[in-house]
Amino acid sequence: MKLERVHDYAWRIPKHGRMNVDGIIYSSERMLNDIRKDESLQQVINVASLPGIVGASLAMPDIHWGYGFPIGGVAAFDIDKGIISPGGVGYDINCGVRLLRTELEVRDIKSKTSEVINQMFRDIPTGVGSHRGDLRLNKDDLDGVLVDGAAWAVSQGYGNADDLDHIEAAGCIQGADPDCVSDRAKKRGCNQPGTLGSGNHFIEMQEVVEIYDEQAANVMGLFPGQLTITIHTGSRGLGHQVCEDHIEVMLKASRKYGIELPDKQLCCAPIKSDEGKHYFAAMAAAANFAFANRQMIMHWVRLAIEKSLQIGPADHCINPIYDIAHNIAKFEEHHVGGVSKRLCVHRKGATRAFPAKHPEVPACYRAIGQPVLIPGDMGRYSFVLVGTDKAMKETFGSSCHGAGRVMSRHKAKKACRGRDIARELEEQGIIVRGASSGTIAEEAPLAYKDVAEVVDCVHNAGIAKKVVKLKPLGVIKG
DNA sequence: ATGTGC
Repeated sequence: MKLERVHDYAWRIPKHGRMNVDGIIYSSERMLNDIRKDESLQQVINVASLPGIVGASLAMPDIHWGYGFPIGGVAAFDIDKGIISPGGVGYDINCGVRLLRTELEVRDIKSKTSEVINQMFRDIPTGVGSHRGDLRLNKDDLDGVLVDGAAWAVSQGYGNADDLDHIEAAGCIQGADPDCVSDRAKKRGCNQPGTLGSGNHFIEMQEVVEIYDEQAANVMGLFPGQLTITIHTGSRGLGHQVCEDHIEVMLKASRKYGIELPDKQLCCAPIKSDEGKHYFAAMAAAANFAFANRQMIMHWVRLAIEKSLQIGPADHCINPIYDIAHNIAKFEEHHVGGVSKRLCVHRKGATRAFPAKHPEVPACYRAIGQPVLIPGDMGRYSFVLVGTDKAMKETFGSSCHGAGRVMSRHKAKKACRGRDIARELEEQGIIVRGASSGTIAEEAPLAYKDVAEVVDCVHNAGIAKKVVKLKPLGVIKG
């Protein structure tokens, strides 16, 4: 694969063959070695061939192989000439991250970490197929989740209205239509709001260990030694079913509209076609389910901390900093060739990173830019960054989303055979509770790139700016 | 990621 150096942290695959635009990969030279190990660069090329793609087919340093589109990719499409594709969003629609700040200092609560983790593990269902035994939403309530997202959860007493000001799009994507979500998807979702799921999804207690940007940290209410909590999960079985249902529709639609696909997994439809509109309406509904899910999980996190540390009321001293999707397609205004255009931006394993002063950044962060939340693996670090003007100009206001795998789940499990990863982490002062020991092995730190290296790439490229580093204390895994 | 696999 021939890559032209743009600068130390960006590389170009020049437009050739059926590509409509260049491919641009944001990465250090060293990280390209990992990226070259799978087929993800070919996927960047494949995406560049899709009709109506604008600017470039973009990839972040945490890129790896995914369904059709690479994970860690960004692709923006012209509203009139472009397409929308379920593969450009992924199976876990609105997989995303919510960061909570507390008023607690880690040195005061460190000895109680396992009590807090155990309480959260009891109160929040975790693992494949997990559901809430105490909650089965009827049709009207589930429609409320799908249309109103986090606001529905608040209306039911899960958190308060202030929380909504600290969520991307206030926790509700406009244009969601429950009629575009199949009964099967609804059935899978009706008892899953407020559950964590499996894989790399987690809830983590963390300590603020390093501050890079004092002004931005102050605005976010972050200080050294502080306890923070990260919730990383998505739309569970409902979102998965929405993706599956619409891939089937899109396979037919691609043929119907005569779209030539280098890979069937890129199946898609014109944005303005019925199939395209229906997918967006269903995807938005699943995204709203995920916003409600994280809002409800936060509610039970607040209660678990209140109970285990005997503080309270928890909604006064534990509050969301921000909640952001990293698997989603959105309609956004961007400058293309000096003209403002409305585009459909697919971010799959990529985080929105809008700059200071942007109207879609909540008022409380307008001076510093939108918080960009980057979870790492459970043994190392997570990061908070802010979006930049450069991201707006170069990447449709996007940045990376996490560490990115270097090893398949299967390979990680094999590499961990004979080892007790939970115990090893405990020896490093990190308490781990998981629904299955298999998942803990699959999620072992060795299976991931070093998130610090990923974050340095986007920071040095200027498409996000480092604010703080967080170190894990305790984690719940699926 | 996922009532994990045809």
